[in-house]
Amino acid sequence: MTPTAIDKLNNYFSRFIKIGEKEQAIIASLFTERRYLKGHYLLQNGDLCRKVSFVTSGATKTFYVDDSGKEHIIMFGVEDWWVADLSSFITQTPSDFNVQCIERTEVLQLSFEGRKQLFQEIPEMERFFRIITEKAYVATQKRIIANYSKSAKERYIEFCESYPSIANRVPQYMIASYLGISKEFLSKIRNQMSQ
Amino acid sequence: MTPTAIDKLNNYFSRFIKIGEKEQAIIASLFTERRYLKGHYLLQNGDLCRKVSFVTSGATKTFYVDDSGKEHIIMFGVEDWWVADLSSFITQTPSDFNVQCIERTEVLQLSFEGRKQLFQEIPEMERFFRIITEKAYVATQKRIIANYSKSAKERYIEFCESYPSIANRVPQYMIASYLGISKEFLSKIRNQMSQ
DNA sequence: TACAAAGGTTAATCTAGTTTAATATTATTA
DNA sequence: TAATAATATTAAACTAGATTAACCTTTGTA
Repeated sequence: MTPTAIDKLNNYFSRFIKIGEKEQAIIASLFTERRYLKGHYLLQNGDLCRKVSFVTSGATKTFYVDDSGKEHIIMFGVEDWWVADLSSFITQTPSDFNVQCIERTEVLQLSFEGRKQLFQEIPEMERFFRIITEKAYVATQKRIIANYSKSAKERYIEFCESYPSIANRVPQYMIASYLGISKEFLSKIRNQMSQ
Repeated sequence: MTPTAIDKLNNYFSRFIKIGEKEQAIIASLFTERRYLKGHYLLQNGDLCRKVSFVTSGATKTFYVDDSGKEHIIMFGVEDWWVADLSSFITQTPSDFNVQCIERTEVLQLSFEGRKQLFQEIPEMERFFRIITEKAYVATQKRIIANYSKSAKERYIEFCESYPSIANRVPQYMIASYLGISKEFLSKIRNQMSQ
């Protein structure tokens, strides 16, 4: 039997925390399942980010549109990833980011109030969210270093090695945007690599 | 009477958490005061990052040395900032970063075990550290966007506006390194701005 | 089966920022 | 007060990557 969305979330949590019947019930009561079609938005800039989404299937891109109208992809979200504009979520101010589905996507959503309640009812969740945030912070810091100290080609190779499942799944022009280079230049790099 | 290092830490915490006599005693027992001279290291790459440091006076730079020997400044640390290589600290693996004092610096240090104990004895601290990590994560994400969507000049102006106290305190070649540009190009930008 | 639409490539031209190297300026300390 | 070390500037030559624009390939669907 294929696991349901909520099964996937429980499995995910139980890799880090003891999830018994009581915890399962709390989780089930606080998360809401939602499905989106390809192209649909979980969040559009200007909106308040009212919930964090745990992706159970599909794929999303989180991007920023700059003053000249150009898209900059901040991150991809696939199975077992959390997506949100954390800045908007924690301060409850309008979002600068967009989160759009690049495939048909299924998520479980937790509201701002829901998360508070989750921390109250399962205190280890507070610790758990601290830890995943620390990890996200470290990953972001590594990305800044890579941007400063490596060439576009090196970053592309690293990306393909670190996230093969994403590299093989999303169009190249999106990878270029994530890497901070033009799609033409990525094409050149790939051509060069295949020689 | 000028405040001691531990007074500064208590003041800092009490902007977010209720700090009574009991909490003060716990904090005092877990943090250790340390002073460093200009040029001295709080952490050198290859070391294990065994503690996080709260800066009570002075200034530090956290930097990465790339394969070609070039320094890349990740962040500065001044009064009321936390400095560490969080990646090394949380995983207890050797650090890729260096933390060096660019002025005579005074810090209060909390060990890995000490932090665990702090979370146990003052549960709100768990929440507090989650929140500051979320903020740090958001700031780092903003920096990635700025790198991708703004020119060096715009980033320099933003830096000076966001951190005037740092901009007026550290040498320009360090600001250039933080911005990811050469010191010569920063000099050109400044010249251009003064016209 | 054909034809849009989406994604990918190529090549010429251009530019933001680097590198190198020489020269100024400003602190620091003997 | 001179001398050294640290910091900052200038300018010329160079390069990684952007931009533009044309064209090619793949995929989905009428």
